[in-house]
Amino acid sequence: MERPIRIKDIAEAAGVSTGTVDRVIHGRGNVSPAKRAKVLEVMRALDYKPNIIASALAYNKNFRIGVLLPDPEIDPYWQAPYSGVTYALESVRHYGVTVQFYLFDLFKAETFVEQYEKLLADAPDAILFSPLFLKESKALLAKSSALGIPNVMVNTYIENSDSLSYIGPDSYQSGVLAARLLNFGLNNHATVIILNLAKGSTNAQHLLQKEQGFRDYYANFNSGSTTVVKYDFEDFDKEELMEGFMEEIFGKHPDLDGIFVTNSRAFRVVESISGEAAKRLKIVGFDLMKKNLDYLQTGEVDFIINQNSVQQGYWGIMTLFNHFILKQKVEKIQNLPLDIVVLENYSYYLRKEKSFQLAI
Amino acid sequence: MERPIRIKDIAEAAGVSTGTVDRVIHGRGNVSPAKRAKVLEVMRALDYKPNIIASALAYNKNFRIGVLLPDPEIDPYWQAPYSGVTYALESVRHYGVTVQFYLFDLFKAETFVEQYEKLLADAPDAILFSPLFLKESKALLAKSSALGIPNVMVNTYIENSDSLSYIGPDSYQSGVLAARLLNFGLNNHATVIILNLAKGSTNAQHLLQKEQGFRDYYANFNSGSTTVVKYDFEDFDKEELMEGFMEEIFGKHPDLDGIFVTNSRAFRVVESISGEAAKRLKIVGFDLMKKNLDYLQTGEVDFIINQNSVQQGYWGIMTLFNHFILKQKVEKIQNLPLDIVVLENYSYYLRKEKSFQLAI
DNA sequence: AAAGATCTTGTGTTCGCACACAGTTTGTGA
DNA sequence: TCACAAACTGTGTGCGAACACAAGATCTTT
Repeated sequence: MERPIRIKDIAEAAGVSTGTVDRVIHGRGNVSPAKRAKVLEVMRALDYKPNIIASALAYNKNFRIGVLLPDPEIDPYWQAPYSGVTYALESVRHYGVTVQFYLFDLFKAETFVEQYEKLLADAPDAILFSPLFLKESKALLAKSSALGIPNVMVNTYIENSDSLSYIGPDSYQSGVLAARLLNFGLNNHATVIILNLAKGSTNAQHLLQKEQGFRDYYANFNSGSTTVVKYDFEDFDKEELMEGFMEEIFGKHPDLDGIFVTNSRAFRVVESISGEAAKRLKIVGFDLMKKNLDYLQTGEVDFIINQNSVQQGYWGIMTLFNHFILKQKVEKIQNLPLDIVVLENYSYYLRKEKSFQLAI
Repeated sequence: MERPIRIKDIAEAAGVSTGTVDRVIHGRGNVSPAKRAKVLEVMRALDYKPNIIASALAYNKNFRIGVLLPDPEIDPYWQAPYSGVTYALESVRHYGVTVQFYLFDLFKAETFVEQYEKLLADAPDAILFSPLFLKESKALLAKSSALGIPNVMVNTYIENSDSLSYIGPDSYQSGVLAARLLNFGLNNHATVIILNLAKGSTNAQHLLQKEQGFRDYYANFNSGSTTVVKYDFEDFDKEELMEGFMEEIFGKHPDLDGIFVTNSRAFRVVESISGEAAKRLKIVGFDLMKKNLDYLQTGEVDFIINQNSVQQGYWGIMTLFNHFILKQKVEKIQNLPLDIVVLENYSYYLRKEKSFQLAI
């Protein structure tokens, strides 16, 4: 239970001053090769591990992160990543990390541009954003790259970007998993639909990947005996239109067995059809929205895949922190767990989202 | 982006010295009511939040935790909580937290006693342990209580203890979940068995709770049309005996449909029966042991419920840290998530276990 | 060999807070 | 009114590391 080794201990053991040890540790140069070697040797011999507490206190610099996300007021899904950012901030603000939010309307690409212009004008040290609009996001990536501002992406992935990291689900795999779950208890020769309830302007790439994963599951495991049809519908937020659309679906597929809703809006499907229909159908959707959980409890939704969207925000900030403050290596792709949520275990996931460890 | 408020700022604003502010913050007394009120008012007005970094550095005290767990060499399951403890330690050692391990043989109650005697003799500041032996654990609880040493329990719950916290699964609920999973794809009038592969000496209470949860699921949702039978078998580690036992089971239940293995030893079942039998049967077990995952991939095991046993160790240490160093309130019961693990999502959980956030 | 440039090294201050200690004020009793 | 205790308050030091600065050592150049 001996005391941890300090810089001072190394300095004494190596017969130099703490300043020299410091220069060796940080590679600041201006140290004679002989002393440098001696210090390194002593460091290894004593197994020196820096006290990050003291280090952080002395470091005493600011690190400003610009966060570009959809406004949670407009789409409740985005409350989750937003909360994750604020949780993370709670942990790292003592290290001088600050966050400035720039919220846009996820249904309007032009607000995305407006907000990133503001963000860039404020010249933050790093950017966390969700590339919901493909073209505009590439423009942002190019500009921030030119300005030398590093970034992390959450929720939606863009290939070949020079981002420090992507934090979010593996969309393809989430589609495979959804197919597996939907397929439980369905007989052969079933009919299932893939339902994209999204507006056209959004970056639809991850929806396509989900679809591909879903189809591939059936191709690989179910050898084509199941009919899979895809539909897109934009007016999911208009009650009557949505009901009409679902009626149309039932008309076209009287033998429908299951629905895979590719985003957090499974509850909209349940709201637009009768309770009996919902219970007969197998419905699989994403994310722990309040309404989704309500319908999980009534048995109208069968499975929810939790994409851990709170953690997107949390790990987004933490990744920047780990990289720039703690100088740790970070993974370029951080796929978050895909939790299978049913009636019997949903409460744990609700709780988990609120109990992050504070990284003091 | 203004600088955070420091004690010094409060002192200046309140017209007192930093010492007085310090006394108010820590309730050390010896402060006139007037100044005390003034300081509190200023603190609230400026929304003071202490810099825990600096606080931790200055606090500079040791906190020794005695950890009493089964030897991972004897049963591989226990590698997980053990790792969790060392991960947590990595995070909190800078705060002067140290850990001393006391490992016992989970098949021998007397080694549990030996080790806790040693532990108590070393007079740690707190204890983390797993109450695998009921009687002996109650004795330990009584002694540590008498000595005024606080404790947290992991993995197995003992009711009415004065422990600071329990961290582990809700055994009853894990049984319910297991039944739900096993019941997927099984027809009515199925036969399933509950299989306890454990030695008699161990605290079997949580196995009973799992059994109860399992039975209750069938009672509530399946209205009795499924036959549920329970078996205990102690010699699971002896190859021939185990094979003989499984043959006996098949003899008694030629129409067997599913097996619920109540602990981490589902792989022992698969190893003791033919591959075809394993694929035909639905098998549900616990924990991400290497061999369980192998059989998940071959389709011989159908579902694994992840009890997050690494996190038991992690949160065990963190709970003590939060309570005694950070002076935070902690929950008396912390039930860890019950993750449903299938082929399509197991990799995330393996990864998760290795990516704890360092709580600097 | 002297002057200057360059490289090397040690010392001292700072970060925000905890706590010891000394100093000041107020209260009490004779 | 004085002595002394008790209650209060301010100052100073240390936690371990980061970094600025100055001083010392070595090397060039003429």
